[in-house]
Amino acid sequence: MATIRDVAREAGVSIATVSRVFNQSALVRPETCENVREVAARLDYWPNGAARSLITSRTLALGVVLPDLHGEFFSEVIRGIDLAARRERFQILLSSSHADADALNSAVRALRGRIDGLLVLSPDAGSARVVESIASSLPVVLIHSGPDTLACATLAIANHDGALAMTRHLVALGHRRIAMLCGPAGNVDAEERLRGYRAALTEAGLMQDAALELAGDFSEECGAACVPDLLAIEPRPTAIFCANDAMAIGMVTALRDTGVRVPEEMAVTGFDDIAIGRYLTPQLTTVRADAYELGERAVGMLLPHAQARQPVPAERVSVPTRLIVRASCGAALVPTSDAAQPRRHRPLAAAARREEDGREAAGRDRGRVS
Amino acid sequence: MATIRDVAREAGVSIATVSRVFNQSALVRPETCENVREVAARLDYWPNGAARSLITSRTLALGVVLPDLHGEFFSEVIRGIDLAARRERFQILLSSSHADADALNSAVRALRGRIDGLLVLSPDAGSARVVESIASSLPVVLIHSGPDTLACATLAIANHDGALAMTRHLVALGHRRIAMLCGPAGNVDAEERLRGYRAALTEAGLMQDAALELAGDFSEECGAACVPDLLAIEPRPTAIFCANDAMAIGMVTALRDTGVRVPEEMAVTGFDDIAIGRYLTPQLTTVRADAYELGERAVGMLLPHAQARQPVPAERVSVPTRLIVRASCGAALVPTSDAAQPRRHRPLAAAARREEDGREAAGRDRGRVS
DNA sequence: TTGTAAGCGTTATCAG
DNA sequence: CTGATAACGCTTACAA
Repeated sequence: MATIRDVAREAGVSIATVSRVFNQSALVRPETCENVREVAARLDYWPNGAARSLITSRTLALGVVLPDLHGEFFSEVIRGIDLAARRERFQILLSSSHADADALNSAVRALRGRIDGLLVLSPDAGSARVVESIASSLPVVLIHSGPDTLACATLAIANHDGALAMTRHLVALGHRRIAMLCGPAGNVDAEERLRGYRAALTEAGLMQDAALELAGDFSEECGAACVPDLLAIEPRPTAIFCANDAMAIGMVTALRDTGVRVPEEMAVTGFDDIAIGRYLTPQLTTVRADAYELGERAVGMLLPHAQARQPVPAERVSVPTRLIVRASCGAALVPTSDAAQPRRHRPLAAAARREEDGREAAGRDRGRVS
Repeated sequence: MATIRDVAREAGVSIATVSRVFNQSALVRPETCENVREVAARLDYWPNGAARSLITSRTLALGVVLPDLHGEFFSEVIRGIDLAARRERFQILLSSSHADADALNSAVRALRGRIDGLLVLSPDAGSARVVESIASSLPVVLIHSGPDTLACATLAIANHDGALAMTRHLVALGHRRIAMLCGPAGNVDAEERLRGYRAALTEAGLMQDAALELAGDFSEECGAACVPDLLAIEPRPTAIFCANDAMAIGMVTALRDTGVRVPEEMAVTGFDDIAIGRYLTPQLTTVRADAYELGERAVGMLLPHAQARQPVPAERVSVPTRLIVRASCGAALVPTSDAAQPRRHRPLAAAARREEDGREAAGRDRGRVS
């Protein structure tokens, strides 16, 4: 692999001149520049990124740490991150599957010197603390939806508001026995959704009933598996709000297999608005958390500070959610509802994200904390 | 940010000793080691990756260049790559959205010195040539399904065989007028699928008819948009094989809206086996190209050579496909078919990939070239 | 067991 | 405009 020295020697100039040519420095005579470029091309020379970033202490790279690359939600987040970073000529150093805070910690450390800024997607509280401790030495944005005020820049999904809006919607459709299929314990998104559900029940004057809250783990399998438990609740609920779409999909499929009609006998709703929901029969009513936008905005928060090599101010920004009313909640059965939708063709993802119907969720909070 | 020198000074040792501590070198006295670690922790020191890789010329990172991060197929490939790389403690430097060969070229150059090896997903022939030219100076594996023999390690999807198997299947179901919705021009995957389709028709003694080949672009929108063209073909086809699932999904939806029954009046099949196909009504018959496995195997091909800093031998490996028979082809209507499947619950992705029914496609080619 | 010193391939700061 | 030369933060002979 040719180095700057090889090019300099071959072109009969100093390494400084070669460096200038590759840094668009205007102080090089056109002929010299031309000559250097020619030699460089011939020798297949390209500046070494590691050496460059060692001296400039700029890497033009952003680290992204997330618990899992699995599922449509995360992959959309990554896509948003990548595209936003690319616009500013930044690259993405990916680091997924960090189960616990320790793993996260060492993953982050391994990125030292290779990145100008860091994005962490953390669904648990422990990891959030680790990130807090890094924030002073590296520009960091945390994508984390816990209710707690953290001493670092945080981008949160408005889980509570989304769940609130969804549950209100079910109440408005006349449901009085509304169950919830919860997400994994310790997952802050799941916890916030549960809080929103409870708040809506309280608001509607409905009794809180622990029997209505089923344990889940965000997997489709579990959505299917808990159907017997759901049907065994006395008196039987008429609606269930699942903490994510994957579980809702498993549940709809299993309910159908059991012979329970959705939404007539059991309204089922989800959270996330993954693409499959639109192809389910009946189409899934859900809450959209725009994953692409989440990634995009996280980069927007991080990048200016990464470029300036300054800590990101501790601020909490909330990404609003939208209630997406389709058929699985039974809204189409209620003649007065304005939420029923004509069945028309929908593109798979990108375009759909932008133009989809559905109403704004109650809360468009975008507050500052700390 | 603390450097190795700060730690050395504070701990009262030389920088070499600090370095040894962080490189598991056994030649450090336990007490010294302990002391250094303590100081390092206090100063929040961690070795700088750029400096480290400058001297060792090892980065423990793999570059991944792909045309687009969009869609389930690519995101699954990435997941396969990430997990396989992680096992060997390698990180992933992502670089997506490279429309043309030039963009690819500069993207790759920007990675010089930051990666030990490169994975390129290229659906067009021009990019493949660029990669060929890099292969001598950097370990590279190209994920590319063109029929051409390239002077670099190539991992290909058995598109031709998959399409052949699908078309044979339609022929076996009794169809004689089988249309094809093609992919974008210049896309080698699309072209290979078209070749496979034609080969099967010829084999079955059916006439080649240009009118049966509709132009498409892999988008769901186009699958929907070309329905009028499909229905206008005289005599009307009884089956259509779409070059990917997204188009097939758009088409099924649009056909239903038009009042054409699928599969009774028009059998529709796809290629890729994306998750949504399983939730479509009727469920989509398709060809599985295991994206996760593709990524995983690409890393398997690349990593040993990346670690040894040696070129990857020019070899062509083909990843077999499988025919996945569901309802949209009408197989369930044919009593004698053994391909009809009971409707049972299917997990969303990971687990499903492993256990799914369906028969092996004809060709399990895994050949060497050059 | 530890220290000294020579790079790794750049960019940046000076002189010329 | 161009050329020496000193960093950047680290690993690794070689010496002690």
